[in-house]
Amino acid sequence: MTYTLAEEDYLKAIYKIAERHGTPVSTSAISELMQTRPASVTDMLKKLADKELIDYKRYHGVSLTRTGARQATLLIRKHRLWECFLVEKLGFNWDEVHVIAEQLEHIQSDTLIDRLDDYLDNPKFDPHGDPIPDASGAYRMRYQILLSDLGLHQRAVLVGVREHTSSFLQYLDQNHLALGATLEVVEVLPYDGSVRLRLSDGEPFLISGQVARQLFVRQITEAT
Amino acid sequence: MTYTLAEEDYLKAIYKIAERHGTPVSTSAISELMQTRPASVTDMLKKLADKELIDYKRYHGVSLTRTGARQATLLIRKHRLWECFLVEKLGFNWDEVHVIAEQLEHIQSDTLIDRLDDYLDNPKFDPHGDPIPDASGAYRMRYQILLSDLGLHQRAVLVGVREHTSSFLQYLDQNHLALGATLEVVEVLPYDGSVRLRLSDGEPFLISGQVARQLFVRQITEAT
DNA sequence: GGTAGAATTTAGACGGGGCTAAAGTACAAA
DNA sequence: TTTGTACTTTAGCCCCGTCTAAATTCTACC
Ligand SMILES: [Mn+2]
Ligand SMILES: [Mn+2]
Ligand SMILES: [Mn+2]
Ligand SMILES: [Mn+2]
Repeated sequence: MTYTLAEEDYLKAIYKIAERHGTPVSTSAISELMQTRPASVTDMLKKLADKELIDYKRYHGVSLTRTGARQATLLIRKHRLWECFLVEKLGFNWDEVHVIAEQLEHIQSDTLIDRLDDYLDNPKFDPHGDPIPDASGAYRMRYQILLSDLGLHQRAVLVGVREHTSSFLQYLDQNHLALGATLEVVEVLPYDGSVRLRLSDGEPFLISGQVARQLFVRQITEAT
Repeated sequence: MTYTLAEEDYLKAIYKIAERHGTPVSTSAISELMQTRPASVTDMLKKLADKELIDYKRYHGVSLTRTGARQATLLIRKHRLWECFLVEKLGFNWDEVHVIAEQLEHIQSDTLIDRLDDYLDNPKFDPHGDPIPDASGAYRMRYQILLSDLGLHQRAVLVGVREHTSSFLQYLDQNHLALGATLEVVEVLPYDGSVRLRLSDGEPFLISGQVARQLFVRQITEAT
């Protein structure tokens, strides 16, 4: 029941694609996310199918089996817990932790991850606002809508990001857009979906529709 | 300047053998420590020599180059810092940490290890009493002699272990032999080198010569 | 100085994970 | 219903790190 680093990363990739775009997951989608050639993906899919971690029909994409999905969520659990550790304990910025956690997630030790979880006080969300599965693989989705779907004058709290690239996160930092920040939609430009925002006690500023579609928020229902 | 997991482990093995038995280091010694076949060692030695990490003459063993030694000490630094983290922060016992650190030591990130070092308050010794090299690879040897070389009625502090196996460390735990413990030699049995010890406010008990030769102590010079 | 036995290296193989080039399949559009 | 094109798989190759079996070299002892 122990898998190689490559197998784990493929399972995680399939999981993430399925989560976002549904099932079945195509060879080319995996290829793009993993930065490998489609032929390499096909090779790996055969191996994962042999181990019954995925259901695979030639030319028709794949989906994770129960075992495969469980393995993927455990890897995600480890990834996100390590990210918490790096930010909370070692003082890393949220744009620096992904690449390191990409390595740390493969450390094999159940005890280690459980103790890390306790050490961090069993966090429910990682530094990017993503939910952390518990030891059984279960997690609850965060309530969220896209910032781009907010109406004029609505207020909301930033709870997550869709993009995880360093450059995007650094852009958010520069605009003081941190998780937990309260914001209000001051203006919506219909042509390109740009949105003018105001943070608590700050000057309004503009973000592109492109950016607005990468931000998850929880709407604040006004106390009547 | 980035090396594979296998290369790193070989460099570390060569370093450790050289430290204990001097140079040159034989293929069979590496083979035994690494739990691989001699033929595999020879293969790797060629690769390491090509990368100028070792000096290698066929049939005559190897020694580390300056670069190779530096790489080895950096790996040891990482290994020992992670061991500190596991014991100090996550509450692992000293007999559980080696196998996990064996994986963690290969995580590639200079920033990570420097921050970990700071987070742990720049420890100078790991949970087994072994010195931790600084970021430049330098460390100072602990002052030590073998417990088996102590004379009758001499007092000393336990500062290190030569064996790092779980079973040995657990044996020490059972006899309350922890690092920092003060002990006195109550009796030496010349036939097999067994030693009767007394810990501070404890009953005397016997350890074999075999065990006595695995323990490093710092002698206490009586205040006159 | 010659030689047996131990240590070491070479030869050839394999599984894991990647690649390119070529061939096969699916599907939408004509 | 046929066909063009995009997607996917196959075929064949490579590098890494390991192995076994066979050949080579060293060395200690006669
Ligand atoms: Mn990974
Ligand atoms: Mn994250
Ligand atoms: Mn290791
Ligand atoms: Mn140690």
